Parts: sequence; structure tokens; C-alpha cells
Amino acid sequence: YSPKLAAGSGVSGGFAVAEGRGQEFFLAVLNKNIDRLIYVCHMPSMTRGPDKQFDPDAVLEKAMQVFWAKGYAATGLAELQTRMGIGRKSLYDTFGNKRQLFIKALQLYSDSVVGQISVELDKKGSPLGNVRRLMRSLEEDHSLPESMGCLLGVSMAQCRSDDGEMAGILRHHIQRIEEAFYRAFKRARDIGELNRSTNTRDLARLFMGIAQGLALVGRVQDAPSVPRSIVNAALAILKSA
Amino acid sequence: YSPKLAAGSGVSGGFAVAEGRGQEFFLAVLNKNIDRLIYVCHMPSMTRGPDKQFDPDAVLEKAMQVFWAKGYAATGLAELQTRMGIGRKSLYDTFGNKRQLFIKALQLYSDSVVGQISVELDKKGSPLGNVRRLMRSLEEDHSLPESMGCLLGVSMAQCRSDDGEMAGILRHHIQRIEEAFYRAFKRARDIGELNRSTNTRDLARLFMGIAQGLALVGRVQDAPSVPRSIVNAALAILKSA
DNA sequence: TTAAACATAGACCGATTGGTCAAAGAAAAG
DNA sequence: CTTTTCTTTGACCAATCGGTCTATGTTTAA
Repeated sequence: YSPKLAAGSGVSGGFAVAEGRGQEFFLAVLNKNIDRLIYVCHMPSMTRGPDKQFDPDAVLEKAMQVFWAKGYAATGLAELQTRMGIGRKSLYDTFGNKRQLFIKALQLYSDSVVGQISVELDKKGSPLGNVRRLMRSLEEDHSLPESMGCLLGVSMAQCRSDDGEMAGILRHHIQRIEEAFYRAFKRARDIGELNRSTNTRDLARLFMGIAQGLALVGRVQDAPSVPRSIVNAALAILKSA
Repeated sequence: YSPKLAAGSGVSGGFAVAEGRGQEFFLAVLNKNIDRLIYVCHMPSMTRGPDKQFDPDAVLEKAMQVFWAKGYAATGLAELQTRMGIGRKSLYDTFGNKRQLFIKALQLYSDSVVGQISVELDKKGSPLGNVRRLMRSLEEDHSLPESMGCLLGVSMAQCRSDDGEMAGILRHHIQRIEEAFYRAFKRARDIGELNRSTNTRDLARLFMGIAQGLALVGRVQDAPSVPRSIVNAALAILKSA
């Protein structure tokens, strides 16, 4: 861990008292002091260098934007560097590698966007009202010409079918969406906004799926009519559910 | 179009009668015979080489599979070659380039998969019965662990946000799905399987969106419960629509 | 058989990929 | 100041990217 030990010359040249002794002597000394050596090697440094010149969170946000717009595979390190505004070494030191950076970007997305969805759905008052407000908001977002869809959806589509780790991460994130809808629908049923016979788990999963489909279609849509229709029909469900 | 004319020596050497004439003469002759020359140049060759040693359609099907599983950007020419089983020159001579190959693969997908959906929905008998059968079939497909989702959905997610041409192509293909649902719902309303008040256009777009969401989620799902729920809830809509 | 027209395999291209490394600079403790 | 530790820049790497092209068949009309 320390370059002092890695420098070969320091070992034989540094210990004047050891002159003329055999190899066994050194081994004995090392064995006796190995714990202390390891301890010293792990000690915090006495001096420190300059702090990072960028805010890792702000920079990660930029990376997320790029992945969101272009997808994982189509995003190159060069573009990431440019948009994040940091050097490549800093990028690797801070985030590991491209894949880990992507996973961290997914986490950030989940924490912000999915978190926002949860907040919206958990608001006090009519849970179905919350759902309606959220869906109209999603409709508006994905009707904009510059809509990029949902990063989770985009990533599910790009995730290689044999990449189990990535699939698991994505599954976890979309489950958070499902759970947010589920809480809202369960509460709606409890207070009588939904029929007793309604399967709230099924309904939550359907709305999660609709949200994904909506975001996906919004990516290639040139007019707001299709997102509008989807949300209209989705909200019509709730009137008789 | 013919190397015979491209070979420079043939022009001056071939017309013995023209010896000693000026440049104007040649231009006059060319002008008089230009139509005939063009005609000749477009004539079918007198000899022909060997036929292709592969079936372009079968090979395109293979390419489609690769794009489907890995996505456009993550698919390299090397893998395409291997899976298609043809050389790179043949690939470029037959399909143009990677992008055109991809567009042709999209077309093939649309013709087969979307075509199949249309056939299913246009079947005689109860249109809502057709919808139910189709949705259960989609549920089954996307519950399989090896499900790769829908190539159109995958491509929408990967399509760069500034690639208008690709967005247009994809929009066209998913409209075919929407239209298939629309025909079924319209017919259902006409024969009384749906309420008069139901907006069949909205409902068709919703089901297209649900199908896309279902396919997307199926890509990362490890258990059939979520696809099952989505279709359950989607079909429950129809009972009171 | 000859020669034109095709298809094939595979070498080759510059550009770009994700990733590493050495040299230089900056901050802070001694 | 010096020294140590940290960051940053940018050169560099092998591998791969999409795409081209030459050399070598192979087929068929003349």
C-alpha cells in the first residue's frame, strides 16, 4: 500500500544495523513486526493533496443525461468526458468504469425520478386523484418533442438478454414504481375509491406497464395525440374499477 | 453501367470510320445516339455469374434475431457475419450497410410479428375474444425467461433522440399495431361488445402501449407473475368498457 | 475454351472503442 | 521552504468499430 515498501533499494540499504546478517534474520524481524507493518501501512496519511475540483453528484447527473438520451452502448467515453467536463482519469478514479458509472446513474435516476413519483402518489387526499395527477403529468412530459422516455425503460430495452446482473438492478428499480402505485391503489380500495373486488396488485403492475409503454412511445411520437389517448383510456379504467 | 464503355481505349479505337474526324463529330454522334447508348447500358448482361449461395430472407431473419437480442448499437459486424453465416462483402452487397440492414430487419419483423397480430385480431367471431386470446399469447411469450421483448420497443428505446428518420419508421410500424387493435375494438363496439360511449381510438392506443410495456418488462422479468398481472388487469378493463 | 459477370473469403483501412499510465500541477502538513 | 498526497491533463494502448477492396474462385453465355 505504500511506495516506501515497494521501493526495492530501501529494504537492504536502509537497515544499517542489519549489515552482515543472513536472510533468516530479516524474515524473523518481518514476522515479528508484520502486524505493526500492516497497521502502519494502513495508517491515514499525514499530508493530503487537493480536493476534487468537481462535484461528483453534479457530474453524475450529467452522465445520466447522456445515457438517457443515447443509451448505454451508443454512449462513448469521449462524449461522457465532454459532457461531464472532467478528465478521463478523474472519471475512472471516481466512478470505476463505464458500467459502474451507468449503474450509479441508474441509481441516481431511480432516487430522483422514481422518488418523485412516490412522493406524488403518497400525497394525502384522494389516492386516485394522485394517480390522475401523476398520469397527466407523465402525459405532458412524454408529449414534448424532446422527450427521452424513461431511463429505466430505455435501459431494459438495451440490457443484453444474458446480462443477469443488470436485469436484476432494473427489476429492482421498476418494482419501486410498482410499489408506489400499489400503495396508492390499496389506499384507494381501503377508503372506497375502488371496488372491493379490484385486484390492486394487478392494477399496480398494469399502471407500471402503462407508464413504461407511454414513455417508450413518447420517444418516437411527433404529436401529443397518442400519449393523450393512452392516458385518457388509462384513467377511464379507474372510473369503473 | 458497363465496363465496356468505361474502358477508354474502346471509344476511339472501336470506330474505324471516325478516323481523322474532329471532336465535334464524336459529340454529334454521341448526341444522336445518346438514347440508344443509355438503353444499351441498361440492357441485361450477356453473361452472368453464379447465384447467391445463401437465401437473403433466411439470412435477414438471422440478423433480425441478433438485433433483437442485443440492440442496434451493441451489435457488431463481426457477430452479424458469424450469425448470418455470410462474408462481409456479401453482407454489404446484399443489404447496403449496417443501418439499412437494420431497417430491413425492422421491416421483416413488422411483416411477420405485427402481421401475425393483425391476423389474430381480424379473425372472425368475437373481436374481444380475439383481443383476449392475443393478450394471453403475449403474456405467455413475455413470461419465458428467454423473452427478448418486442424489436420495435427495443428499437424505440435505442433510437437516438435526434434520429428523425428512424423515429418515423418506428412510428409507422407501431401504428400498424394500433390500427389492428382499433379495427378489433371498433368492430366490438359495432356489435355491442363494448359500450357505445367507449372511445375505441383511445382504447386501441392504450392496448398498443400496454403491449409495449409488457414486452419491455418481460425482458428483465425472472418470474411470470408480473406479465400475468398486467394482462389480467388489462383484460379486466374490457369487462366494463 | 474463353471471357464477362457474378459471389466469396479475408486482408486491410482509418477511426473510435473502453481503459491505462506517466508526467505535471496543486494543496496542505511539517 | 520541502515533502507527501492527491488531482488533472493528455498521451498512449490493444482491440474493435463500420466499411472498402483485392484476390480468388465459380458460373454461364458466347
